[in-house]
Amino acid sequence: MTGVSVATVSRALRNLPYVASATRSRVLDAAAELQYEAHPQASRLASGRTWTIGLAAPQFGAWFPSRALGGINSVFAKAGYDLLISMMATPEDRRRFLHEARSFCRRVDGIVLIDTFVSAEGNSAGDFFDRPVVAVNERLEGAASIIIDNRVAARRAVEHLIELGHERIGLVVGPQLEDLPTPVPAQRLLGYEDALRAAGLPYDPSLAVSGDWTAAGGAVAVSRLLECAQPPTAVFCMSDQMAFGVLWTAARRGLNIPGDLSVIGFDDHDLSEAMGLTTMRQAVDEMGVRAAETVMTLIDGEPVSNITWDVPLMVRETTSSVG
Amino acid sequence: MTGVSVATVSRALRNLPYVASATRSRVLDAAAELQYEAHPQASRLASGRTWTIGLAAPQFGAWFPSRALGGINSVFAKAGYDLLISMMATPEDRRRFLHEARSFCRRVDGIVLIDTFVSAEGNSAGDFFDRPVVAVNERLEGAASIIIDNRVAARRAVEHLIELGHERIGLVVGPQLEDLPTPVPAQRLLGYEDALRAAGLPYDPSLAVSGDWTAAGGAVAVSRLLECAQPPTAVFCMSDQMAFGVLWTAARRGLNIPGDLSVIGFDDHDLSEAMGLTTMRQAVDEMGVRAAETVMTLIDGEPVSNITWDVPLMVRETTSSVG
DNA sequence: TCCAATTCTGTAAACGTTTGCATCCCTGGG
DNA sequence: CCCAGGGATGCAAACGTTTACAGAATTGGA
Repeated sequence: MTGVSVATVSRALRNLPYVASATRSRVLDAAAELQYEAHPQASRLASGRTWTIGLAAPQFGAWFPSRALGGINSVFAKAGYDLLISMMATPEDRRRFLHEARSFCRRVDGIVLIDTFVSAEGNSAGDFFDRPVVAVNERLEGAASIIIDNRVAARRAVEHLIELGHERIGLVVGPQLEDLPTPVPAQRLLGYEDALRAAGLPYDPSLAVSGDWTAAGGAVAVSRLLECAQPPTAVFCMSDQMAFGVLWTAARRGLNIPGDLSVIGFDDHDLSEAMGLTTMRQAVDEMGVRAAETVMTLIDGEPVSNITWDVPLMVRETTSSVG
Repeated sequence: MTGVSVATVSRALRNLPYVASATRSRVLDAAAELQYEAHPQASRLASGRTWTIGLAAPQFGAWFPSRALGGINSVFAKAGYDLLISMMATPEDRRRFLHEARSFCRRVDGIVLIDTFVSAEGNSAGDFFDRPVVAVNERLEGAASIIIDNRVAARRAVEHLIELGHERIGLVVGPQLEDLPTPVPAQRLLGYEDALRAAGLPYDPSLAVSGDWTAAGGAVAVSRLLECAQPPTAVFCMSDQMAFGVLWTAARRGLNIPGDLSVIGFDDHDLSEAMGLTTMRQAVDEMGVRAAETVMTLIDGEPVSNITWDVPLMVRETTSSVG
């Protein structure tokens, strides 16, 4: 002990005002020597701040959330926040999470939601959480939302194919997942239809097949499409994963990509650049960084605000003009 | 209040003995009605248990740790533990983590390390942590290790190719990463050499090229290999990601897979089944589950024990007999 | 009926900070 | 020389549990 009271130590260590600089450096030196650090549990109890952010997502194995986690973590690590993970792998997990949301709130200062379509279960973030909330990939009342415009982005993808002269354009659909009421597939479907309509092309339902959000599903889907009476000359896949299945299966069937079939995806998955896949880029890590920064501003009392992220077209080697 | 003291409430809520069953149910009912739950910070301070497990990995965007996270989380969620994430994306993050390890320990009851090659920096887990530690993918003194035998598994992969009659077998190497002293690539290289030696085949260094652990690197690597004077008839890739680059590039160059080139990977990545990739399967989620269970037994005072996980060969469609 | 053993319950002291308030000291202006 | 004002410090009361210990109630056996 430097002969000074605990109150002064506490103030010195946290850079609070009203402590003489001589005293402060004496305390700091002693702390360094003793390797002293405030006991986190005790300081949390006394101050009410947990210095922890809760992060919830359906699964961190998937590309989007695991990628976002990187950006989010980098921000919080710097800011001194701990990161508390909650994963809702099954519909039951999801119910449990929403049911215990209030208890979850007690151990965090703020919450980042990724791909958890809470808005389907309640009207606003306040129905579940009494902490600042940032929702990624979802528009949620009472929370700051960080989203992309799926409809516009999908339209842009299909327009790219149309600009290349394609007129029969297949669609590999990611289905509505069980118990996860995301509007994403519906939005992207609308964008596909928008593009066709604007170009005066007919909408042929037989050209839209499910790819199950997986590469395996994409493989099945492209087989179905190629067996059509009039097969498409180009395909828009609602995710890059499905596009990989499409690419690989088409190549194995002897098709030349993009000569015989143009393929465009959606995501800009880690592998997409290596595969030369033309795709719509979701800058997930940047969205994660922004989400993290936003939740910190909310904690500081700023009002909520929404951000729509841009989704640029990445033209690579799997699309070319028809014929 | 049910007219009973806080001590009794505490005991009733935690199912401790010495509380009359009538009292207990009265307390439980009241708690349910008031939606009462113990304040986590306070109970942590008083009991010294944090009910939190720390999970550290170089990056959760990569396939292995993000996958493992799923298994780990499922166990801890059930057991009532929170999951605290620490990510070491850069060498500097890594240094910081090890430097602040003691402070990290104070907020957790136990630690799971994934792919963090701590053993390169110290002799035992105790040099850094004063909590139970489970190390995945690393043998670490003082910690329970959950590993695979990389050398044996790599050997098995190459033997598969040899059994199919291949004699010129390329190797796509994952390099030593900067500042991450993993012995994995060296081990897998030894396994490759073991298999050749056992079969009496020569080791040709020009058949081993770096693939940078990425699909793009795999693409480059296979190009190099195919430009050899005597190109290989089969390739062993140290990771599936690199194998994807190999597959795609070979296919685009007009090679028939596996007719002209057999490819075997290592991991059993999510996409591998869809791509039909023959590979060595790392059952990552099961390893994660086991890691989580193990750290809980360590917390309960069981002694440390090591586990070596089996790596089965998954024969699919990218390997076939030569000629 | 009484006592010991046992089960239950309450009291109060931790746990290690943060923070409102009181006190003290110093400085500078009148 | 005195006093006001503010910077610097200390005191002590939270924060909301857990848990050792003591005392009360109950039980069973002699």
